Amino acid sequence: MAADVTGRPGRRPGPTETRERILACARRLFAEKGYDGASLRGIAREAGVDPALVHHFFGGKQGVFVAAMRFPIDPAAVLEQVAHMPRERLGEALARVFLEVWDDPARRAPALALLRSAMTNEQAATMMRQFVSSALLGPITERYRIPPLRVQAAVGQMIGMAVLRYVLEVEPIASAPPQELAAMLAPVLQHHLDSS
Amino acid sequence: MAADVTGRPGRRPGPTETRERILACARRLFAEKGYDGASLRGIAREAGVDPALVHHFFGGKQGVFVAAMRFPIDPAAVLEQVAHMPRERLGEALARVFLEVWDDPARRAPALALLRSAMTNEQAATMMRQFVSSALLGPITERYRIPPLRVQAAVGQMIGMAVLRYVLEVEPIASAPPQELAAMLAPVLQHHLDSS
DNA sequence: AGCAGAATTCATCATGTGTTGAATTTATGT
DNA sequence: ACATAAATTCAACACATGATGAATTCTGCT
Repeated sequence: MAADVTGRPGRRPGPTETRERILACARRLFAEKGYDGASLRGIAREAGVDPALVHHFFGGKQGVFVAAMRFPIDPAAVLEQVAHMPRERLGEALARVFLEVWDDPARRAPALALLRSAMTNEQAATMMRQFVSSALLGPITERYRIPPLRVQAAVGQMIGMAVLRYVLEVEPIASAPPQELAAMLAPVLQHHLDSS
Repeated sequence: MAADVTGRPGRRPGPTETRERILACARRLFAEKGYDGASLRGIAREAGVDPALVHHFFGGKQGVFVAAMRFPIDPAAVLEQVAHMPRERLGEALARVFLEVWDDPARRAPALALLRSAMTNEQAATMMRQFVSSALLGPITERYRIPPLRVQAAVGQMIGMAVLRYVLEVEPIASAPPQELAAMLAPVLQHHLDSS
């Protein structure tokens, strides 16, 4: 992953993919250590680049974070799969989408980064609150007329599973096959969303 | 909360409660910012004390953390309330204990600190894994012969609720009355623990 | 009274952090 | 060919962190 062995300044020949490389490393480090734990310099080191370059491209650490976050989270596109579903299969659909996103490493990285960061960083927490509220709560709550508390209980079940499986990596849930988890998840989500 | 306005060194007259004061501040700060976010110096500042004192008492930052963690988590005593319950009321009992602990600020602090810290700090993660495994999974799994995966799904539901309610403080779940949450929680926990 | 030990502060070190401004090299548009 | 803009590194700053060793003041035991 390291690039310039040449220690001298100035632009490199050929087309430049450095920006993407930095973003990829940033996603990995933010996902591994959270916002506060990852450092600009660490990201630069991983990308084989001077820290000042990272700062120059994104205007600061926070800039790198937001740039790294808006990747494949498809805030609306994901919910599209859920939105036009008969209400009695909502649980099933949610469980499937949840596991689909979290089991794809590329889409898991930003999600993990946000989850980890939101626990200790106020700005990341605000981002996550907004995501929960406007990408999950909002649509479901108004399309299906389900009380917010119920929806949040369902969201909580998913978050907790993400914590155990992807953050703490506790066994056996960390290695369980996705279908098995979906089978456990679906009825519970459905139950939460059902009760009047 | 500040103590010595006298800036001069040496032992203070009278009996000393400084150690406890430091621990209290440590619990608060670890709960607010997590292990990596809280600093030795910040704790010392809050306690109105020199950073070196904290180091002297607990032998380092990690020492402060473990000392702050082993407070009122009663690893076994809490589960006592659950352990001798008929299996069909396990969900109810778990939900009650969960909300009881998390709604008492004194007992919530260490729990919150561990939850927040475990997301980015490997040692805290290990602590939390051990707590989940040996204080929740172990007892329930072998006393009631419930598959670990099921128990973890139930634990996940509780963790997720803690995240939404106490870390992110999303409304309306952050302000919902405990009984309402217990009423939503109990049947779901029971369901997880029921299915063969 | 005296003395070991505990409590407490001070000054300091090495390290890591985000940020900034200037310098240098290449690419691109005219 | 030339000029502007972009990419890239370097050097440095101001600051915070955890840790350490020495110095000072008090308590408690004998």
